[in-house]
Amino acid sequence: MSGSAQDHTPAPPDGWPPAALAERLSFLLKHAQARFAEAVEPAFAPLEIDGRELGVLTALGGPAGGERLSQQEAAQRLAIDRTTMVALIDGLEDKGLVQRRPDPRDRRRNIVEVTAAGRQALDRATAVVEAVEQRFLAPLGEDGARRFKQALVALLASPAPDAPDD
Amino acid sequence: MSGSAQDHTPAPPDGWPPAALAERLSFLLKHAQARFAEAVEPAFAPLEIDGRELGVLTALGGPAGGERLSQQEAAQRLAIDRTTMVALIDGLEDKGLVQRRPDPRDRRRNIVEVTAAGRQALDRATAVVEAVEQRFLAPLGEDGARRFKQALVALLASPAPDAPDD
DNA sequence: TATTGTTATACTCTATAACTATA
DNA sequence: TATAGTTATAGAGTATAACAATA
Repeated sequence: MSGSAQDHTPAPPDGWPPAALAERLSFLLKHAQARFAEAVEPAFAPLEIDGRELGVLTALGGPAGGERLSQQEAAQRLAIDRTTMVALIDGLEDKGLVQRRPDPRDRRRNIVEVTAAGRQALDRATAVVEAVEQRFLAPLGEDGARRFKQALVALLASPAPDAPDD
Repeated sequence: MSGSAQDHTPAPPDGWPPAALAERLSFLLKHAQARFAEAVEPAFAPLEIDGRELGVLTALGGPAGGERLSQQEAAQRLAIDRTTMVALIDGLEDKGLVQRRPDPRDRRRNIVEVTAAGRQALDRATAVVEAVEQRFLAPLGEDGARRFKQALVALLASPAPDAPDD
């Protein structure tokens, strides 16, 4: 995820956003993200993980949880670099939420297992973030919120313009 | 704006995003932003400004252009810190696209004027970015794209949960 | 005293390059 | 040779704190 402490962005004044900027997609996306991060932050404060760690646990544990991913596979799912994943796993392992286990079939790889505590943290944090999302998206109405998320998924699922589908 | 060179995010593989993550709003927003930044980057390469500078010029020039904003006022419209604005204006001024003029009525303030060259750059870059947006949002259809942007505006316009409306 | 612009500085996030060990 | 994980490093972006000029 990306609910980091550095998504600061000074609080916008009243009568905001100005019309000209409200047309610019990058502006809208940037500040939607910043606003959501602000909403998430206090809700996550009592939890043992932050938004990015929730993302990693979600990628690893998923709803099924029956998969055993390597660090690199998890990184690919999150679309982050494998070097970034190292520190993320370090943090989660220090908290006892995941455990690295060398893959017996290919000892270069680390299988990352979500521990029982990790699964608990994942479930708790997921419930929290879902509540925050619901509150955040409330202005769109129930249908609007659903369509909004679907639109985002559609944008991500559609192939990048430079790499058609090779 | 935020189409920066640091929005790297490794290219996602096929069959992406995975279902569990496709539910997470922060994940969706982060990657929508990253994808859009990727789409903008090559289109902006031949221009003299980048996405953030377009944001500043847009805030300053607006569609009307009849306003004379101080650095701080522009920063507030963009919801960035006034110290961040300093370097942004420095860059634009070096390129001759804006000009700082002390406000005769309050000599602490700098009125930032968009020059003729700045207006030209603004117009050109706006046309480019609008084309990129249209292509990026194409998967949603024309109506879907419009509703999507409206939803984003609605989310930004609605008051932050901690600061109801004081 | 408070505010605007400024500078110096620090912090977060993330990637690139190089190294180790396995394959 | 190529790949997974690791480490060190660098860069972008942005904020906080302190200072000067002005109000």
